[in-house]
Amino acid sequence: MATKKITSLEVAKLAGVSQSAVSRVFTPGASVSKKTNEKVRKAASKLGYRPNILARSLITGKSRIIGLVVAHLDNYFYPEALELLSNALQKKGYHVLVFMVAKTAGNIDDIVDEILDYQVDGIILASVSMSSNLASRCNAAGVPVILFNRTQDDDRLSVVTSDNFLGGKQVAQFLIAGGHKRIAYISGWEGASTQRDRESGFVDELKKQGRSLYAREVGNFIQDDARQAARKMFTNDEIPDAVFVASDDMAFAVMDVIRFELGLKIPEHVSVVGYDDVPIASWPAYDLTTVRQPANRMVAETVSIILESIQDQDTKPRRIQIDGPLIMRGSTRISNNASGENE
Amino acid sequence: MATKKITSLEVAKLAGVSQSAVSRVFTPGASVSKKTNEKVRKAASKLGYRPNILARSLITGKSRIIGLVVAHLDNYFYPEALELLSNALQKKGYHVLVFMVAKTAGNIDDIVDEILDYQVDGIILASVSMSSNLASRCNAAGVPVILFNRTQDDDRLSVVTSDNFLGGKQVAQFLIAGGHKRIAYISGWEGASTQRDRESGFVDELKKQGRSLYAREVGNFIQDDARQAARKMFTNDEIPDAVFVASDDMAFAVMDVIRFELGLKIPEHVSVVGYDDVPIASWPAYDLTTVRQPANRMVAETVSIILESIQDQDTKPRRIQIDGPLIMRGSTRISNNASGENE
DNA sequence: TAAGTATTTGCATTCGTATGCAAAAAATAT
DNA sequence: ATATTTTTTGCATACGAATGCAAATACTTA
Repeated sequence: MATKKITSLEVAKLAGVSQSAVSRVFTPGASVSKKTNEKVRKAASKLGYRPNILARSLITGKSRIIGLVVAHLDNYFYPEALELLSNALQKKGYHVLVFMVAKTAGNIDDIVDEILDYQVDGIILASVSMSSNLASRCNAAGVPVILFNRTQDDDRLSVVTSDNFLGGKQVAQFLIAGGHKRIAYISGWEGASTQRDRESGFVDELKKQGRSLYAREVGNFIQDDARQAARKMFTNDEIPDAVFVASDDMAFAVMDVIRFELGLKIPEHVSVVGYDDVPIASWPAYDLTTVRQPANRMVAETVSIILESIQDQDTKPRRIQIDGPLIMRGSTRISNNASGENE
Repeated sequence: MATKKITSLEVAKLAGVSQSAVSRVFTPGASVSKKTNEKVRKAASKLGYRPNILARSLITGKSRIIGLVVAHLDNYFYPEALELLSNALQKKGYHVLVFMVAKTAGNIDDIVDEILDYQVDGIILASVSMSSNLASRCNAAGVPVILFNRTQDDDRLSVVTSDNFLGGKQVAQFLIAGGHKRIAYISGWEGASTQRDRESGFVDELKKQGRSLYAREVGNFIQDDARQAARKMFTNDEIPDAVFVASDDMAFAVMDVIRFELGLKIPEHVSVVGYDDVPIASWPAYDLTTVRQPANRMVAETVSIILESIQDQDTKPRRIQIDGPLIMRGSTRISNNASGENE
């Protein structure tokens, strides 16, 4: 009710100085004598004064707000990334304004327009892409845009991903080395660059070794779809003896179907490999072999790129690919004389 | 580079009207003729003009930003809540500014100060509490504060929780009815009101039925701690035949220890109950009996309270308790002639 | 001590938009 | 047609803080 706002002017009066003096005290690097600094600080803390970031940004043109667009908060990779991102940016004096979009990802453009209304200093699109028209709008507005875990061919955008192609390739090599004969794939949403890269890395390597996909279904990065895909894939006569699932999140659903609906054993009857290495993957109930996406390193790169772009408007967009190791766990067999094999 | 900003003044010029006219066109409910409305809209879209929210909020005192403080993004209940919250607020034209805090939750006060700097219209504290001193600061600043999934005795704060006491009670009744004799509890962080309420509801009901806790360990809402607790609890001579774990997240860790480290069967040797009903609880690998915290209803209440408080400064803080059902699944046995029982 | 240099300070203006007020225009009544 | 009411419009100012500039003060140096 008693909505009192303390402004720099009131602090100035109490401290017996000008408003500019107060402003300078709270502006790092400004010229203030030790004495006024003390007077002002004392007055400020007495009144409980804190500079109004919004008013400040009107002048400086910097809001210290980063817009973040996220779609898949149900895939644990993203909450983790969000936490890391927010923490890292917080340390640098920035904060994250969140925008959720539907998974099926309609008009990101409208959302980004909303983001721009807040005069954000930068935009991070997690697993989402934007129209090239909008990209140039952001560019014109001097707002750097970073794609996180998604690629797009636009040289005004920075991109941070893991090396999805290499990841897929590693999985193929590993499964072949493990003696698997009927190797299958459950894809993510086919509009996603990450999905495409993982698959082509995987399939390319199979081909290179004279193999081809034994089966393929679409999971769309959605658990329900992945379950459906698994049911279809594993109810034929001769089921695959290995399946690479495009995300851990889907892989868990697939494993549950394989074990609890179909009564098959992992890895005896079928090996399962995921992608992401979210924490759950290491839980003994799943113990999932998977390709690690190093969220911490990806976030670190993202933050450093965005801060750099903010500081120096003329920084060129960068494209970073971080490679993650294949983490071998118990959901895959490694020799070819496994009990489930009978040829 | 070409950081051009289109302001209302430029639109005004192009449309041949005053700046005020432009402002009115973009202010719902302001007085504008049909003709000027058209002229302005055309000019605006031609230039790609959009009002600067920050400048606007300097005048109106409303930023359309809600500050959200979160601690436990690793417990899936919170990402889920965040997603729901952000979506609901987005629909109402608000957006969420995220602030992460350490789990051990030191000075929330400093964080809230930072939040206030952004002139947020409201603050949501998820599973976190604030000093009463700061509560009055927010109150004085006219910023409503809502505790989400945490209680605190301060009548300037609104509170939305599930009925944790009732939840604990239900679990006790259910376990007793299931014929369990040695009932144990693994607690959350003891500083949390949710933890305290769950435990007292549980223990009270045990007492009421002439029972008492057979064993108790502290898990702090942290998986590692919960694992430790489980190891301790289940390596004595006579282990509990049922354990209530204060959160699903911890319960999964406990189940993994019980099954994969100690080689015991759930529910044959021991029944496990969790709290939250996060999606993973329903995955067949865990199939966890648990008390549902209805995130959607909790969020809906939170949003409606916060919007109301923003609209009418004199709204009194509210305290909402939403009760959730016990969801019975396969991690608990229900009759007392189970195979693991031998007395 | 005086002259010169470096530092600190206040004044006035600016950022982009909203809004009270009074003038202008349009609509209605007489 | 004129008088009266209603609606629309522009002017001017305000929001809270940052900053270029010139004046004032403090500090060096000879």
